Formats: sequence, structure tokens, C-alpha cells
Amino acid sequence: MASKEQRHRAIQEIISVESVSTQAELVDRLRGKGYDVTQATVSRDINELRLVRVPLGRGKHKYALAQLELTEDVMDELGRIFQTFVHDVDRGENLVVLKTTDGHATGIAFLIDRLRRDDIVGTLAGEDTIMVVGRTVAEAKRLQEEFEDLLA
Amino acid sequence: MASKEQRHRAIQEIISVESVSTQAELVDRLRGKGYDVTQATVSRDINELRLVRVPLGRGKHKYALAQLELTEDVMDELGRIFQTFVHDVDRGENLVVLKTTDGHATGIAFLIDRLRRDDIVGTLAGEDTIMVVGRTVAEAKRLQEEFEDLLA
DNA sequence: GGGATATCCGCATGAATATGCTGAATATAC
DNA sequence: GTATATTCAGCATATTCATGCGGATATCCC
Repeated sequence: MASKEQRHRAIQEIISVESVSTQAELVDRLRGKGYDVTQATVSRDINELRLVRVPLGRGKHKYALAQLELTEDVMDELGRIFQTFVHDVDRGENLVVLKTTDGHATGIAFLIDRLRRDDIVGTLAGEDTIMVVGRTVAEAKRLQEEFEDLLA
Repeated sequence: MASKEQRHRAIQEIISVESVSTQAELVDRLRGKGYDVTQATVSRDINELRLVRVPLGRGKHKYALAQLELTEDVMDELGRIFQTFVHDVDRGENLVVLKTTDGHATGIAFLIDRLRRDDIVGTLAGEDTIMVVGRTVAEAKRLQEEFEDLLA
């Protein structure tokens, strides 16, 4: 018997390949692949998979994979990680310097990069040090404060 | 008279601050701010703003700003990073092992974690090695293939 | 001004989605 | 084994959302 998990994968595959605009349509596609389910089940699947129905304008819609990283989430995660691995925040002009547990600088720098903030020009990571290059001194100052808040 | 554009701004502000789960609720909030509209209008606004209703599990939902990066993007980025830093992919049962340029394992492992894939139980990173724990051998096998494809 | 055209939005309703309830299947405990 | 709990999914329906239509107001051109 086709498991729920398999069906979930099938759904993700379908919506990432073709453009599905309603659950009824998704039911059709699933039936085509041998998953005989109803709209109710698909609705629950969509909930569990956290899929979103994105409006495309002119009344069109399509289902899409939920964005896994909302900026808030990244900040949340960054918060947790900061408390664990970051020991110190300092700054010289527009350069914010973070001291981390040995070996974790690169990982944290990756995460910071992923924020894609306009006020961050880029990051550079060594073994236990990250340099975050702010666009301006003022922006770096604000950044420093934000980072410090994460530590608190 | 309050313009449509102002109302659009108000909507974006509302949903980014509080958790709005239905259009009716959004109508209430808007009325509280002096925008006297009906659900129909809000529905049209949501379409124009391309807002999505994200399932949060247990039947809860909230409206959110359209998401800019879909999972595909993360995979794209992972692809670029893999080509630069990952040298080898191997596997023993349900453990996929990645060999990376020295010092980059942690960073890449962070990124893999962020995919939050159901088929990945977790990752463990050393200096130049990442172990990705697959949920099953079959899934790990598929993962290995995916990773290898990224290298190609 | 007045007619033509376009935008906006409410109403009513149709379309789409979510869910309470139930029974069946499966896992877990005894 | 049987008993008990949990998961799963269908049905019927409630809830939520989208939209055709028409009226109101605005805009432009003559």
C-alpha cells in the first residue's frame, strides 16, 4: 500500500514540476500516479507539508513549497546559535568582529550571509573570528547592537 | 479617502506584526485602522500583493509576505557551494559522508540542516567531513545521488 | 458639459479549502 | 493471543476565499 510519506513526496514532486492551482487538480495528478485519495486528504497533506497557494495575479494560483527560511526564522536560529557559539562582539568603524567557539566561525558566517541584508557587504571567516563588513559605519553600529542583543 | 495603495501598505504592516489567519480577521484589523472594506476587497488585495496563507500545522494558518526564495534557490546555492568546497560523496548504509575543503564542513552542514528535509535526520560536521544521517538506507541512497549530481 | 472608458468595490454567490466525525487499519501494551 | 491507543482517510459539511455583475466615482478627450 502506498504510504502517506510516499504520497507526500509525490505531491512535492508534482507541484515542483507542474503548475497545480487547486487541490482538485492535485487529486487528479495523484490519481494519475496511482494514489487514490480525496480532496480532504490532500488538504491535510498540504497542511502537513506546509505548502502555500501563491496568487499569480489575474486570478491564477499555484501551489508551491513553503519557503523554509523566512527571515525571522533565520534570525531566530541565529539567536540560538549566537548564544551557543558566539562569545564576543566588537567593532572597528564599519567592521563588526565576532569571536566564536573554535571551528564554528565559517558556519555562522554562512548563516549571516544568508540573511542577505543590504547593510552587510559581506563576511569573512577564519577559525574563531568572523568579520562582518557593514556598508557604512552607522549601519555597522546598528548591526553591532543587533548582534549584542542576540547574545543577551 | 484612503487610497488602495495605503490600504495595501496597511495590510502588509498588519500581517508582518500580528498573526492573521483569515481574511475576515484582516477585515477586522483594517476596520480598526479606519479602512472600511469587505472580505471581497481584501481577497483582491491579497491577490495583488501576492500574499500567501501559510499552514502552521494543527489547522492554524497565517498570512505572510510572498516568499522570495523557494527551496529550489537553496538547492541552487548548495550546488554552487558544493562545486567549490565538496570533493567527495560516499555512503555507508544510511550515512552519507561528504569530504570538504578544510574548515568548511561546519558551514556546509549548517546549510544542509537548513533544508529541513524529512529524509535527513541530522548532520554532524568535523573539520573537513560531514556526516549526513538519512532516515533510511533507501533515502540515504537517493540523497547520495542528489549530492553527487550537485557535484557534476 | 457630456460621453466614453477605466478603476474600485460591495453584494451575492460560486468555488475552493478545512474539519468534525467515523470506521478501518495499524501499532503498542498487557 | 486480546485489549487499548494511535494513525489514517473518507464523507458530509462548515468555513474560507474568489469572482461576475453592477453601481459609484474618477479621468480624459472632444
